[in-house]
Amino acid sequence: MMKEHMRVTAHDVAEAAGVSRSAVSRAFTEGASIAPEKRQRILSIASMLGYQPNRIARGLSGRRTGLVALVFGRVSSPYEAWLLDHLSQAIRARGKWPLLLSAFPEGELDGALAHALSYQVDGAIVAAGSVSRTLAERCAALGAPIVMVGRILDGVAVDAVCCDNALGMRQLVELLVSEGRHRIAWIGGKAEAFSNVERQAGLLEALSGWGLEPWARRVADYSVEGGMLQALALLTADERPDAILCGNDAMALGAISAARRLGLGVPEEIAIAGFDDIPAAAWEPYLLTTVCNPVAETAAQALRLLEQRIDDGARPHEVVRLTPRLVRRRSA
Amino acid sequence: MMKEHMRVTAHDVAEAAGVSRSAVSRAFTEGASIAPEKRQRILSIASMLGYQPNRIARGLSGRRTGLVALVFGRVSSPYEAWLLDHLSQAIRARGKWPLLLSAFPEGELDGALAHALSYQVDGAIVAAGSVSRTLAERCAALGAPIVMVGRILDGVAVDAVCCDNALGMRQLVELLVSEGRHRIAWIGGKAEAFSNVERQAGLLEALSGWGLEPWARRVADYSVEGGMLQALALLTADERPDAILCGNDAMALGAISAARRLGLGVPEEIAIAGFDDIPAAAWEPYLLTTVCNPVAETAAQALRLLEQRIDDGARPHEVVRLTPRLVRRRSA
DNA sequence: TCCCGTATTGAACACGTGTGCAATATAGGC
DNA sequence: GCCTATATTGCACACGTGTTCAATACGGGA
Repeated sequence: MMKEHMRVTAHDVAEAAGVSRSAVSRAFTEGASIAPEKRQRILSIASMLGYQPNRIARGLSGRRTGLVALVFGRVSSPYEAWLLDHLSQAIRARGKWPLLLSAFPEGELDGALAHALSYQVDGAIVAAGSVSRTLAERCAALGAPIVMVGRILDGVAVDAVCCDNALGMRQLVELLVSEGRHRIAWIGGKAEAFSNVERQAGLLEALSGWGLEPWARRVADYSVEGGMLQALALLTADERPDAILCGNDAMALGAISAARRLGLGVPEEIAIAGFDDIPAAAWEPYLLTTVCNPVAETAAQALRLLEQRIDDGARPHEVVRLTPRLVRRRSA
Repeated sequence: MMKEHMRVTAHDVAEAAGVSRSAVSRAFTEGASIAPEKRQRILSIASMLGYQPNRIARGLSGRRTGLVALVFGRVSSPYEAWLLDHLSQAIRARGKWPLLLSAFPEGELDGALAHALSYQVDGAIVAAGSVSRTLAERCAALGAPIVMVGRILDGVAVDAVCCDNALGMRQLVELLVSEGRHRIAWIGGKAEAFSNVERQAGLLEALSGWGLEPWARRVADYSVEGGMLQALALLTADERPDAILCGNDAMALGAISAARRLGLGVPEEIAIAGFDDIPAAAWEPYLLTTVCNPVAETAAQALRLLEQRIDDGARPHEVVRLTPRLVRRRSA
């Protein structure tokens, strides 16, 4: 191939500049011992030749590749896409590159992450709700810098950042109850998903604080379609709830559609609320009342934790709990 | 750090198995010359030790890293997220890994792609609508395997896959006109965006085929919010259009919201159509009539072109035009 | 038993860079 | 002008792998 023939290496630059190859390397290394004017000359000649240090080789020699693995289950759902956007932006802002791991069957995840470590990533940010405990422990044991987002594993020594799901649910329940809603139904997500576990627990606790119990409980898959189907079932039952709380916004959007399809007024006849505050929640036909999952701050904190962990692998593990904010719109 | 201390290399495996390091390398190389039973023994010892070839080192020595750069402008918008999902899935299915480049100011893109090439990616799939012609030419000249998605640059020798935007617009116009709509307004995107250029040109051509001209032309930014604002302006003007064609689905969703806000019936008083068929287009409150941009096939074709280009850098360049499919829902 | 062709093997080199160490240049103080 | 502390520099090695090439083992036919 032509490619390798045209590739310009540090050696070429050194020759052109009449210096040693080490000098070229040092010119590109922040804080290395080299005369300022010589560095300038080398840099200018390098850019003239179109030279750029080969990060692969650099990663082999030094111990840093500048790669950060982003472990996602799926990217297409609104919340994940949103989070991914912020994370990749944050990573780029720190001069690193995101290596994306996504879209594989859940079971394959463990193997995939191990595989990714063979790329010598400096660290990984895991946003997949379904990483196995075993994998997390293995990583922790391996000493690989890892930050979990939206998930906390008790007893596993891992940094994590996660919004206070229980607090969010408490705010929602308080809002609904204070408006006189007492027949509150719940549409949750998959039982294994951590966010769902915490949100459901928060819901139950908050309700019992008012001496209430869920009017009904149903399970969907965090999708719009799933939310709609379960809401249809709830709203056509003999005893209708007067409010539906959903485990995430997507299902809540589906629930609103279900109510409309049945000719029920939202929020007059049925109040509906979600969780996350994805962009679509603010769209005119929905105006969903929800709880804002602070994505930007989540990304920032995750990256901060990761960098601190990379710098000092022995520091005590930290769990950051972000405060969600109630967003009142029309649906409740 | 502990990490490097614990790292197990081919050398360790060779020692444990009582063979040369070359043998270990060959055991992990498909089709290399090695006795079958020896390979099995090495592989089993390797997995026992938790060894895995270091892809970074492998990329340095061989010429393949197994990395494919995905160049995106932004990831958060629905269509991009959707495409990204399919692309990353397709890449993973081929045993490679996606390296994500996104979320930088447009101008920085050229530098970013050049930077990414320093990771020795085997190739890149560029989905950013706004890659400069200069950059594309530079890549082509550099011989780096590149496939452009959703964009075609005349005169630049690059593989590309792109849906037939003009055909899509023709189908939409035909549908609208055949239903008696003659006052068709257009909300386009940024003038530089390739998809917008083609779609707008297709619209004008199709309209003129019926002896028509756009009732009005406005520009937004491919966002829901932008679409709503421009639609509000259109629908409150003295002479109202009887149909609004939008450059993409997101703007069309905004337009539907605008019509609702003004109490106009969709499609009775105003027909609205978009382009792409993002998931949200099928949501109940919208039921947007649109044209389906075949994302899965786009991803598959892009990867096919990339792999062929990697295998043979000299083959003639290919441009794949995918056929969009009209999706009739309620809004038109 | 000997010879030759073939399947395996191991040693050595290449890939492009960072970095420790000793050597050198430079400047400053006397 | 000389000596010493310091700033630069270049050499050589390390990083972990793929791959070429000569050497070796093996097996079969004469």
